[in-house]
Amino acid sequence: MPARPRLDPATRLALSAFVKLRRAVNSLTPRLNPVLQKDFRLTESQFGVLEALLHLGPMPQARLCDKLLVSGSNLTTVIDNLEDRGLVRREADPEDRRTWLVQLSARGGELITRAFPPHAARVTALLGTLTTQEQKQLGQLCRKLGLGVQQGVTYDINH
Amino acid sequence: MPARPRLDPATRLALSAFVKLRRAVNSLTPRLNPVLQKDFRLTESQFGVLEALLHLGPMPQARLCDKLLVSGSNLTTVIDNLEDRGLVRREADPEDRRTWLVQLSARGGELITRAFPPHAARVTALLGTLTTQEQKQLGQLCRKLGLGVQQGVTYDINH
DNA sequence: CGCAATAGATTCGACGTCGAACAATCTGAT
DNA sequence: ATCAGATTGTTCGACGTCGAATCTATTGCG
Repeated sequence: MPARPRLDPATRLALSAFVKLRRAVNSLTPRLNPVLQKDFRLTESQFGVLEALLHLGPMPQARLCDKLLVSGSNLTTVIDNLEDRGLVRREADPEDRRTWLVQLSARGGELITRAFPPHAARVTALLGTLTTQEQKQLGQLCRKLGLGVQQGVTYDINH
Repeated sequence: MPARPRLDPATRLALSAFVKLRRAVNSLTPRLNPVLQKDFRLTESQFGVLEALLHLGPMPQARLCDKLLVSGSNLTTVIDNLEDRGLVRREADPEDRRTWLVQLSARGGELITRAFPPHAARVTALLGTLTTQEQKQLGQLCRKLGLGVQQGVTYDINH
């Protein structure tokens, strides 16, 4: 006998939006990641790192963590795997000896330059479910949500 | 020298929305999952399974795959871990001997009943960044996107 | 200067996640 | 009734992901 918890409308609405957000992502990624894997042997995370390096240039891992919103230990292993495949290099940073400057190798640059356009086209096709106006709205809402979450809501929910 | 690929406006818009969608999720989860872990020793996936069982009753793993949009092999390991902790049971299905009916144990039911309300409250607090109207919009857009993606866009993007 | 606090990165262990290959069962067409 | 094909679940290997602990380097304070 399934339980039906009584929830106030605000909670019900927030939960509903949250679940749909997760489901949207969980619907999109299996359409994108296997292709990335088959065509370029890249995982989504590896693609994200290479793309950031392509578009923003070399940077220390800490900056990549900020960009990609993942933990440092995670990034270490992703970059290890990219380095093993020779797609990325860790160069010493003369400014700060704690840090590595992660940068694309020639092969890495070539690969991400080749992988990016078809991936972008796939994303565009999938987002095509929404109208231009809806995509704009979705972006705005997600941006507001992400920024709001990052910068605050620091009060303890357990009063 | 960072590369700046020339993208048509439609692609630019779709990519932007997609990136913001991912970032929103990546902003939310580190606010939620560690708490779930600390307070109840539950991962997000384990929580998802228990919640589905609580609200929908016992079901075979294939149905859980549909609900949670994850792969079968993944679900096997998540349920293995839940079963090891005695939170869930696999019962034989008299109707179909290929299948297990996954159901909450007494301990599992007690745990998820206890874990759900504070988690829902946290989600509500985080979503509070958006107004009621915005949460409704976000939910609608994500729903449309998720459904559209699942049911179609089957044409081959490579011409 | 000198030292405590901080920050960047790695290691380790646990779990999540997937796809491929496999075994068992069920289904449907003949 | 039979058998090819589909469905359910498991196993395996690879990678992603995190938090805690640890190491080194930097920063900031007295």
